[in-house]
Formats: sequence, structure tokens, C-alpha cells
Amino acid sequence: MDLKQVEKKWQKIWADTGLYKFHRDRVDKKCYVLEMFSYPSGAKLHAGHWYNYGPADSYARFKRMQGYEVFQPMGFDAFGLPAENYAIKTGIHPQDSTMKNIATMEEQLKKIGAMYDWDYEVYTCVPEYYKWTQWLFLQLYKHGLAYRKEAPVNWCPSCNTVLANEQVVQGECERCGTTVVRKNLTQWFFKITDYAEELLAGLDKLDWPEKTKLMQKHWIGKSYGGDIEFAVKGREEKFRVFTTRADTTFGVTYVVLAPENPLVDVITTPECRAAVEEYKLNASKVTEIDRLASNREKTGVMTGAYAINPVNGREVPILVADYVLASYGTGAVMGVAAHDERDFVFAKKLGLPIERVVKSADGSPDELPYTDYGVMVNSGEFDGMTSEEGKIAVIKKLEAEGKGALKTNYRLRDWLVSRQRYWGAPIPMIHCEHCGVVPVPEEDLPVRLPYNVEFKPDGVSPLAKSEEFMNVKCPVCGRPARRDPDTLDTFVCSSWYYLRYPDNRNDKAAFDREWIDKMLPVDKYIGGAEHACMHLLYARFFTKALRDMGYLDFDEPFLSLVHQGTILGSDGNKMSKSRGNVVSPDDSIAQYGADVFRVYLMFGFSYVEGGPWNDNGLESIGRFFDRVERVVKKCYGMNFEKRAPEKAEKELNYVRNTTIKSVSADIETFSFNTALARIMEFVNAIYAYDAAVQNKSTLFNDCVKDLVLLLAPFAPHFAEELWEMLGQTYSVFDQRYPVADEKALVRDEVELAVQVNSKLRARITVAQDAAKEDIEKAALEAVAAQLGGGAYKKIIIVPGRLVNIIA
RNA sequence: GCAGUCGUGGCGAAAUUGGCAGACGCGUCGGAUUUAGGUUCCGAUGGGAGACCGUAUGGGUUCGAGUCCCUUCGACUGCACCA
Repeated sequence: MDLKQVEKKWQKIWADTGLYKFHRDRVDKKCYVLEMFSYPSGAKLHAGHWYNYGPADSYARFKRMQGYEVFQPMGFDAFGLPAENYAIKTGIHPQDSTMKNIATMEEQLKKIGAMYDWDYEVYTCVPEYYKWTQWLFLQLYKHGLAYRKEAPVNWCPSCNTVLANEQVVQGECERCGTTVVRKNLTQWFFKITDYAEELLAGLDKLDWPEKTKLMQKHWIGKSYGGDIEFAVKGREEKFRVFTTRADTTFGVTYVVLAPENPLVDVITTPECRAAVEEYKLNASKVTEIDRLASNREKTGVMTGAYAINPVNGREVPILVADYVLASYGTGAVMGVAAHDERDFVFAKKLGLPIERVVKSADGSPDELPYTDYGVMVNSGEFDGMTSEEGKIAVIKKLEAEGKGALKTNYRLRDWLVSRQRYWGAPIPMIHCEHCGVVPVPEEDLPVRLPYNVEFKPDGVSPLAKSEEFMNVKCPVCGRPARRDPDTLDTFVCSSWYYLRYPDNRNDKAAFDREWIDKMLPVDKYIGGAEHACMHLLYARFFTKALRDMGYLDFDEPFLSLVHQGTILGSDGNKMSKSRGNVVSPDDSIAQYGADVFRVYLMFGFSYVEGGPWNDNGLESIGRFFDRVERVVKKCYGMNFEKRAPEKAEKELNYVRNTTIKSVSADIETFSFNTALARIMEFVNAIYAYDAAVQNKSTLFNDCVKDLVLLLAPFAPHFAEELWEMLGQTYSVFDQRYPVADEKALVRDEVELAVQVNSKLRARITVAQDAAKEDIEKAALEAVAAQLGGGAYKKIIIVPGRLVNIIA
């Protein structure tokens, strides 16, 4: 059959009959299947998109055939850096290129033949959407979850522009090669850290890949310890360090501040100032990634100031070193050279003292640095305590003296959402000389992104150059004021799109609470593992924050998550233009059709693994389709006998039902490759029956019908055509997926392997319900020769599998 | 550097979760159909002549290990001196 014609035909009929329209009145049966939406970059839909969307759609179709009201929307994550860079290069406006790309990708997406209900489509870059992104920002602001603070950005002094991390290559600007420095700007943050504990605790309940949960767990990075307060000698100032090893506090021989720590400027002595300033300048030139490279040589300088260790009153030097980060803990660390790997290296390098205060508990000799737990020594009243006891006891004592506190620390940082970019949602805030920072009133939303803006980089946010945009009346006092010139991180747009889909036309609210409480959470979310920590964590945060603000009533957005693997080029490398190994789906589809392409992707790879592309796999799927088509054609119009040979009937019916059972189970776990293998076996069994039995009964017809139904989610156009060929009524997707007849799954006889001393020696066939004694007897008979005298120590029987005789 | 995942025929991969390793497919070989090639249908296909040997490596637990534990090697992904 001409698959391309068939695909066109059914895509039209599906659209004309509205087959995939979501029925809102059946919401109690809803199944929300969501694939991560596309980013419409210059490129077209690639093999990776297909690998995400094709199998996911097969899952959705399976759910539909099980009677669920499937909601499977599609949309575009349309704001972002690539469109803007493309514009800087070509002069084509981001809005124009983006809308054009979207149109192309929509066409391509329609060719997949997926069940998307396009009525619910969403673009994040249109005012109808970003109005509500801005509204969400305002709600977070009103609830104290959005705030401003200074934070460093990557700054190219030559281009006069802020760079994204990916635009910094080995510390240099990717465009001009100038060394990138860090520069502080006042920017907006979302207080995701308020939810650190809940984000961590909620992971347990989720049906997500374990490794993804583990990655989020590490990202949140909870650790138990305490703050310890050090006074600066001869000054008023005090500062705290966070430590998980307070049992080593007596071994502190120095303390280190991060170069960005504001205290540095305050305490540095005049003699040391020049060196410290130079050190700070150099540190600002090193990107965070380079600065944190583990094999990098440790550096640091003295501030000239001294700190007083609160446990023993000892004076220790205060240094500045870039291995201490301002963003983690308190931006200050106590140096315990004897019991910390990094401190040890640092102390050696700078000639600082090293003093042991912990030794191994069993008294066995150990070398420094000794980083394990042990027993405290040289620690005054704490001598003899174990590290476990000591790290609590030391903090508790300090706490009583007001010089410390037990503390749980999180690695997670607040989410920086300001971008000094054009192509994003404007931040809906106004800066008034008299009233300060004022939110845009909700009735004034959206704050529209102006079209005519000079977005080429020249030192300020592109929007800052648009007087028309910037000038606004202060909503509080009415006097002239300025808008915030920054736009929102695109992750903000994608943190709530799944909430907008079900209610995408709502112009009164971001979404109707009652409705989305019925439609959400998402039942199955499918997308790449690269989003494990950012997108998936941000979306969870948004859901929880919206719940607490009273806009919805569930805790988690995505109950169940699957990551598809990556399809590599046929050379085993990641597909990339520079390698020239990119596989274009369009060519394959033009040749074989969308269904063959989709089935190839599902059969040839383990879904979560992916793997290298292989050209000749497509052809074999085409042949499989032909094989199915032939048996369907043969079946239609055939005259059936009432009875056929019982044995052949029983065998075929057995295969039929085991196929149904395992295919259903496999789709549920996204094991598409094995599901298709079972279907192929079923086809083989139908052929075997056909060859062996002259006068076929209606079982043959039933099996062929089941075959088409089983195949339908995988090859939707093809199956719809076959269903019609069988004289059945439209549509195959309104049929129920076959359900196995449990009675047919029981076989009269089973084959068991017989082992002697765990080595396979024979096979026996016994009745399904054979008694233990009978099995033993049959097994012993079968291996009588090997056993010789017949003596044995014991027999192990694994029901339905094997018998192992230990001689 | 740390963490996670993984390593199975010529190739893509399976393996009921500790129970007959290699399902299914590709490729290859053979047979049938065909004037022939292709298509189609049927069969064989881990290695070895064999007893046997085989799931990266070396050990361990077990009646039994691809699966669990430890060692080493390699690949991929993530994180980045996390105090």
C-alpha cells in the first residue's frame, strides 16, 4: 500500500471528524500525557523530536484505547537566546524568525500523525501567554517570593554586554575572545530556597527515574551541621562559618573568606590591601567553572586581620581564597588542615600550621589529612568524644554562649530570573524615584514587548534603549518613572505551561482553578534527562508556590516521568552539523512514511537508552508492514469453518493472549521494543497457523483483528487503513485495546529444564499442575544415566522453570 | 576529582528481577517459488571437531549469578573545591 497516501488520507479524516478533540465532559476519565514542548530554533524537527514525540503518542493512543480521555497538547517554548543571537547575526527580527519556525514545525509535527488537540496549543512568546507569566511574577512578588539583590553576571568589557554561561568559552567571550569578568548587577530572584525542604521530601512520592530523583536530591544538597561565630581580633565585626565537622573546631589554624565576601574590604589591613585588591580582581576574571576546577592550584592571600576561635580563644589568621564561594554557606570557611583534603593542600601551599585534633577510633595509625570520623584529641573538655558526638556537642556549647547554632544547610540557591536580553517576557515592575520599586497593576498587564528595539549588544539591556517602552507613569504617585529593562529567564515561561494548556484561551485568568484541579497533575511527562535539575525543579517549585497562594490544589505537577534516550548519528557520536552525521527525518519519511519511521524508532532502541542510528532498520520495518498487510488481505472475505484442528487452535489462541498481555504491560513501562517483538511473534504464529491449517475457523479472523488493534498505537495510519480493509467501522481508535483471556494463558503442559549439579542435562515435559513427587520422578528418570547409581543429596524445584538435582 | 548509569553474538537488542543467556529484528548461509534477479515462504545461525567454553576483568556469596558483594579496566551522563 502507498503509506504516504494512506497517511494523508487519514490525517485529513481525523481532522475532519475531530477524532482527537478533547471531551471536557469526560474529564473524570482524563489522562494528561505531556511531552516537553519544542524550542523553535532555526533548525527543523529532528530525529530527537521524533524520538520524544512518536513513542509518547503511541503511549497516549494506547491509553485512549483503554478508555481514557487523553489530553495531549503541544506548544512552543518560543522566547530565548538563540532567536536573539540569530537576529544579531542576520538582522531578522526574533519575532519574525520565531513565528516562521513555528509554522514550519507545526507542519512537521502534523506529519507525525500524533493525537494533539491543536485547539489547546500554546506559544510562550505571545502577549496572551506572557501576560500571565508576568501575572505569576507579580503574585510571587506579593507573597515575598520575588526579591532583588546584587548578583554577578558574565561581562564582556569589549562587547559591552552580558554573556550567558554558554557564551563564555574558557573564560573568554565566544565572539571576540576578550577575557570575561564578573560584574555585579541588581537582579530579580525567586525564593526557591523557601521550598528546599518540601522539594526534597516530595521526591519520595514521585514515580520518576531514580537517577533523576537522586540528581535533584544532590542539587538541593541538604547537609546537617552548624554555624560557628568567629570574632575579628581588635574589632567589632563578627562572622560565622558553616561546618559539618564541628568536632574539628579545636584544629582550626586559619579561616578563609570568599573574595566577594563584603567583610574582606572592612577588615583588610593597609599593608595587605594592595595584595588583596589584586587577588580580588584576578578572581573576578576566572569563571566560576574554572575557579572550581578541582585540579587547579590553590591560591590565597592574607588580609592581615586575625580571628578568635570561640572554642579556645586562639588567634588565627584570616585569608582570602577563591576556593571559598560566596554563594554557598556563609561565604567563609574555617581551615582545619589536619582533617580536610582541600584545607590540607591549601595550608601546605601557604605554610600554615597543621594540628591534629581527631585520631582513628581503634587507635590504628593514620596519616594526615585524616578526614574520617574518629576520636577527639587536643580538644579540651571534649577529648575522648567520638566525632559523631563531638560535632553536636561543640555546637551546643557554643549555642549556649550565643556563638553558634545547629543548622541545616542547602546547596540550592535562589533562582536568578533577570536577563539583560530582548527576546523574553518583560519584568512587570516599575522604578519610581519617589515610591521605589512598584509592581505594574494587574489590570495594566501585559507589559508588551515592543517590536522596534535595537537589540544589538552595546552595554545595556536592549529594552533600556526604547524610550517608548521605558517611560511610564508611576502607578502609585503618577509621576514619571521607568520600567524594569530586563526580561525573564525563559525557564519562567516553561515552569507553568502545563497549567495553561487545559485552559489556554482563558483571558480572565492564567487558568481556572476548578478546571485545572480536575485536569492536573500531568499523568505522564516525557522529555530529556538534561532537564533533571533546572526545568523539572522550577516547575515543581511553581506548583507548590501557586498552591500556597491558593491558585491550585495539588502538590506536584508531574506524577510520572520518563526520559527518552538520545539518538546518535550512525558513527555513534552526538548528531551535530559540524560532524555531518545528522539524520533528517524528512528524508526517511518521504521514502518510508511516518508510521514506518516511528515503529523503527520504537523497535530498534531501548527507549530510555537511545543509541546510534542505523539506516537499514527502516527497510525491515517496511517489510514487516507488508507481512501484516498480506495476512489482513488474505483474511478479508475468507470463508471460515466451524471447527479447526484443536491443537493448532489452542496454540494460536495461547500466543494471541500472551501477546495481548505482554504488549499491554510493555507499553505501560515504555518498553516499546519488546512490545513490538511480541507483536512480530504473533504475526509469525498467525503465519504458522495459516500454513498448517487448511480450513480455518473464525479464530483466524479474530486474531487478525486483534493484531490490527494491537498494532494501532504504534502505526496509527497503517492500522486505520487495515481496519477499514477488514470492513470494520471507523475509527480503530474508538475500539477497546484487546484484553487477555486469563483462561487461555494457562497451558496444559510445561517444559522444565533438568539440571544435575546446576548443569543443564535434560528437558522434561510435565502437566501444568503436576505434583512435586511426579516432577521429581520424571526428572530423575531423565537424568538417570548421568546420576549413575541414582544417589543424590537434594532436589530443588523452581515451578515452571527447572529442576536442579544436587548429587 | 566526586557521583550516577552502563559494559551481553558480526550488528540493534532481550532475559519474567537470583532460575534453560542471546527472545525479536538486521546481516549471513541453505532450501522452495521464479526463465533470471528482486519479492515472498520455510529453515539454520555465540564459539569449539569434541568433552566443554562463553554476559569487560579478577575474586566472592549461592544448589544456581548477565543479575547481588568487592577489585581492576573502559564508556557515557551529571555535578563542580559544598566547608
